[in-house]
Amino acid sequence: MLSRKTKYGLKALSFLAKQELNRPIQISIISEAENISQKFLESILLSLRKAGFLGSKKGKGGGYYLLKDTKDISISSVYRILEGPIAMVPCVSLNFYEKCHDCPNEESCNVHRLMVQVRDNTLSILENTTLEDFVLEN
Amino acid sequence: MLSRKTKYGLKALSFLAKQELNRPIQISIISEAENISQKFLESILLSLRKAGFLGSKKGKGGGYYLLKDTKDISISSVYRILEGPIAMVPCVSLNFYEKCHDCPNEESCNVHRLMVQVRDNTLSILENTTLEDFVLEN
DNA sequence: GAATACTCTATTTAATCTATAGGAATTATA
DNA sequence: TATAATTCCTATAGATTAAATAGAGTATTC
Repeated sequence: MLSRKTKYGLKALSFLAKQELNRPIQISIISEAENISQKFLESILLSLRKAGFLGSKKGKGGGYYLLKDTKDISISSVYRILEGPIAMVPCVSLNFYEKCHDCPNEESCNVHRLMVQVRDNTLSILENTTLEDFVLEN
Repeated sequence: MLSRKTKYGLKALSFLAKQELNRPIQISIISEAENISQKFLESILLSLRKAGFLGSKKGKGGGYYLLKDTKDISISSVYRILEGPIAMVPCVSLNFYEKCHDCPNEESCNVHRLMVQVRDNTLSILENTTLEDFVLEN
């Protein structure tokens, strides 16, 4: 299940991507437009800024804006920042690998094998979808 | 992320599927072989029995056994019993649909559209993999 | 009737997600 | 320079869920 954090983050990025001009947009504007708790959104945007997706400007007239071209932001990279691993099992994760405590041998684990398949499929979608594709109507 | 419950459930089914004879296997045997807490596994097997995948026999020589042919158990059906929705967002779920509180219009939601894609891909894997495929070596 | 093994309900524990609070730091502008 | 606006940061509360455990109950075999 996708956490609200990730969902809200994607919606916020989407909102910024749809702006005509890439000027700072205030958190309050986004939170109202997308029905997201403002305080919660604050922390999400902060993460996205620290991860290098967003820039920010403080003070009056401040807000958040995209730092990269929408073509250069893949959904998978956002997902990993906000949600964590894309794989359904840690032992299958490329970026957040962890050994299973119950599984002596990954090679021979049926769950492992199936989840590699699922990961590859999901990954190919999330990696090949950019923020540009994401905000396309229709 | 896959819960341990589902992972353990799949491993247990897998273990039963690998038996030469379809005779009752005790919980303790499975829990030891697969390194699963016995009490936890108890409740998982109970769910699988109630869902019609397993039969059980009480008393000495009792245990659990498969009720269906391994060809007739899809991983998706097991997943839905133990884990719940396959979709990453409730508004995209076929079997556990729920409207999003923040989203006035699903048609125009970018997250929704993407998650439909992910669901369809994941589903095609889980639906087309049977327990028979699942336990195949290699 | 004693031992075995599943059944059922309840509870505990830990972790995580979601949201909120409040103040510090920074900037624009009047 | 004062004020208002806005992000930045840390802490924490509250709710939910996952994972595991406990223990008594029920059915079966020998």
